[in-house]
Amino acid sequence: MSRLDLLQGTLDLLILRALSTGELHGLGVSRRIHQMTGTTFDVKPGSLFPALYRLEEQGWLKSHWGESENKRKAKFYALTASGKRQLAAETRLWEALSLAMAKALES
Amino acid sequence: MSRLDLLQGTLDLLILRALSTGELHGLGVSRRIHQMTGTTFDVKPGSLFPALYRLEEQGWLKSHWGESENKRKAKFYALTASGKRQLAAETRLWEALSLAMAKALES
DNA sequence: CCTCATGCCTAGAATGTCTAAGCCAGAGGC
DNA sequence: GCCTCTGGCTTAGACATTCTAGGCATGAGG
Repeated sequence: MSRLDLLQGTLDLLILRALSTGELHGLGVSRRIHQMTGTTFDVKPGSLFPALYRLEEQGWLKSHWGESENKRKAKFYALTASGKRQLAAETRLWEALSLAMAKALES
Repeated sequence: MSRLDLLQGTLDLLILRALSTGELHGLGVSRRIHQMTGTTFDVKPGSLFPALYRLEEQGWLKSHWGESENKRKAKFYALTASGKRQLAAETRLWEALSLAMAKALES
């Protein structure tokens, strides 16, 4: 009934981008997306974690267990080489789509 | 398996925008979207018509039967007053979302 | 006539995100 | 030492939106 919180298809891109400056654990990715987008987007755990698994299975992320700032067990994710390529590709795609939208909306 | 042709949530906006310069029949809306977006988006009938019904039920469009340029029976759609408001609202929303994405992607 | 393009319609599948719930472990109050 | 709170992760199921893939009817053109 109500509108989606973010545009479908952009979650992968946001996650890859969030990790492009260094590894983060799951909730850290979520916080970074929230911050990167000027608090516009708020990705919930139920959306985030399945997406992380998906991206890892695709070979775009690698993970290892470690310890968070608060001494909690946490799973850290980082981009792989192929993940970096994917980030570049999805960025280009986003730019093409948003350019097309901009054309449609101009004056 | 493959990526969606357009970003989910943008179809309504595109349809409203296509009709903002005057009434069009169903397939005419599709062609205009294709043209407006620099041939980037191609909305198929199976996506388009259900969306038109939805928008009409919401009260954003009104329709009447008429004749196309080719003397075919065709259903023409036009924006209502509330449809124009909706177009403005969705446009603002899109701008907020794409601005947030731009922030996330910048440098 | 016969074929093709136009214009509309519909059912069902696929996709991606959200809601909502729950588990476990460490921190901090008392 | 308990009890609660928070951080971090996990999962199942619902939901909205678009796509795929058909189909029907009618007019134009050979």
